[in-house]
Amino acid sequence: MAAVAPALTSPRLRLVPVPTACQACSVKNRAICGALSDDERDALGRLGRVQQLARGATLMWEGDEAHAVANVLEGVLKLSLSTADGREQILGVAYPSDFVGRPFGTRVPYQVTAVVDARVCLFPRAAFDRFVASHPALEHELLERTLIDLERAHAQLLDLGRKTAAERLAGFLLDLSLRLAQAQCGPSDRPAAPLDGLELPLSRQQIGDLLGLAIETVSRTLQRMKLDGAIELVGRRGLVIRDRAMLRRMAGY
Amino acid sequence: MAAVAPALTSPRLRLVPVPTACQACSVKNRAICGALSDDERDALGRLGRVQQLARGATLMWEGDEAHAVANVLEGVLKLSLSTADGREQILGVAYPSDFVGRPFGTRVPYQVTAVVDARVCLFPRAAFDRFVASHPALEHELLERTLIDLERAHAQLLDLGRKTAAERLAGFLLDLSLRLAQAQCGPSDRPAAPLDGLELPLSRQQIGDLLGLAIETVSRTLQRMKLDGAIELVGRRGLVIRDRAMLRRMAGY
DNA sequence: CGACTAATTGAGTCGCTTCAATAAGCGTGG
DNA sequence: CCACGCTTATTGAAGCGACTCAATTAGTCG
Repeated sequence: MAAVAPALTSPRLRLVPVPTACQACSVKNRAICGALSDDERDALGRLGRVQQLARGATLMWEGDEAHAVANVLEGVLKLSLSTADGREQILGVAYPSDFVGRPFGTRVPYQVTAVVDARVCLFPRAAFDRFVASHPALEHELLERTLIDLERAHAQLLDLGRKTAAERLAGFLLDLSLRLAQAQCGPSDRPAAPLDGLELPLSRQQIGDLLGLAIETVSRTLQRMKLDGAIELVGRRGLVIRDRAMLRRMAGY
Repeated sequence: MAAVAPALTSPRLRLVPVPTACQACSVKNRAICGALSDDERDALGRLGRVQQLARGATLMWEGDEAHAVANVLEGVLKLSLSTADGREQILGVAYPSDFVGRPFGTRVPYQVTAVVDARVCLFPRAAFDRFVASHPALEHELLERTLIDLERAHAQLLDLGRKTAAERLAGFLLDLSLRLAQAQCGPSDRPAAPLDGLELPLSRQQIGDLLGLAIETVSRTLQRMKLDGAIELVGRRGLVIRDRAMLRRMAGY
């Protein structure tokens, strides 16, 4: 049920110098920075540092003092909460250009862990909070994003509370193909069509932790979908959506 | 599983004239208005109207155009989402001083329904959005509240994804006693001690819809807690917490 | 190629749901 | 004020979806 805990101290957590310039940043238009002028964005950038995260490294722990917030530059992170006895629930998954952390709060509300090698742009929270206070456009952007995160959490509540394993998994795959397509479209702003061939960023165990299922249930349900002709499985991480309409039906849309 | 649908059109949805003055408002310090000066608050107040909601009346429907947002003045509302075939999940419960609705969005993301007779202070969304844009303190307050809502949603995700019926119910009761005490403390700002004797604002069915359980499971689990001496049940809506420590243990803290 | 990890598959169990019936609350009208 | 009737809650029995435990198989990386 709980994922195997990664090393108790973050493994291979490397610090990298400040970016030479935000101008070259691959997510400058899609991250919160997009709400700022070039000058403002560079000023914000001077507060931050780029940090490399190896797969499995934890960026922040639930309950820790909230020293930092971050933009995801590259890779995929999971946000999670656990019970005292180690059952884990993944709250959401952060892709490049997503913002993670808790501004204006003293405690980190969830654990943030890299599920594949990743790079983030890390800001000390105190300085970030001050910067936000003097830049209303940035605060507005944060609000918009938090509202969207809240809507995502709400959709997931419906999934976990009221949907079957097959419905949750079908919905997850459809959403994933959409999110991956968006993340892949490079520094530009235009959206992309949903992808059919995907590389799953999550292991079966992690998919289970996200959807509130046991790993065996995830595996069996995927096999079922494969037999039904809805998907194709390629190795551990590969997946092809063969019949999107069938998946939508399975998801209950 | 799904609650019996209330009348399709909101029953007895009465409109009441603008409040003579926000000064007399029972939640003026605890609602978002608390972030404003008296003058600003009155200006915001002139945009709104007070509206009475009978138990069961729906204030907004999921997917509707987002015409309005609101402060809860009195009573209790539920926010909910449903599957196409009628399974319902309650996303959260709004008490006096809580803010509901989706600013800066064209679609309402959830259904809002009064679970007991209620009064709300209703704002046209367009005017509200404009007002927020010119009052950074209010936007900051909205962000703070949205972040807290998100943390609540996250805690509920852990509940629904990974906890047993007894754990969810114990956690719900502890949280409820806290929230009711806060709501009860009147117009002042000071918090209150958690209450032991509660009047449940939700029916068994609604508790089930909130915790992702069948009504029978809610009933059986409450009876179990009563046998264990953790609680006492008084009629349909009355409940006394007899052993808070036991409840906390049951909740898995 | 071999060793380790992740995923699949099978069998059995359990917690919660479903279906069905009874009981308790509670508002209403006689 | 109490009896009636409707709604809501409780209780029981049976079923099932997902979980747990236990092998086995398939990927992946050195």
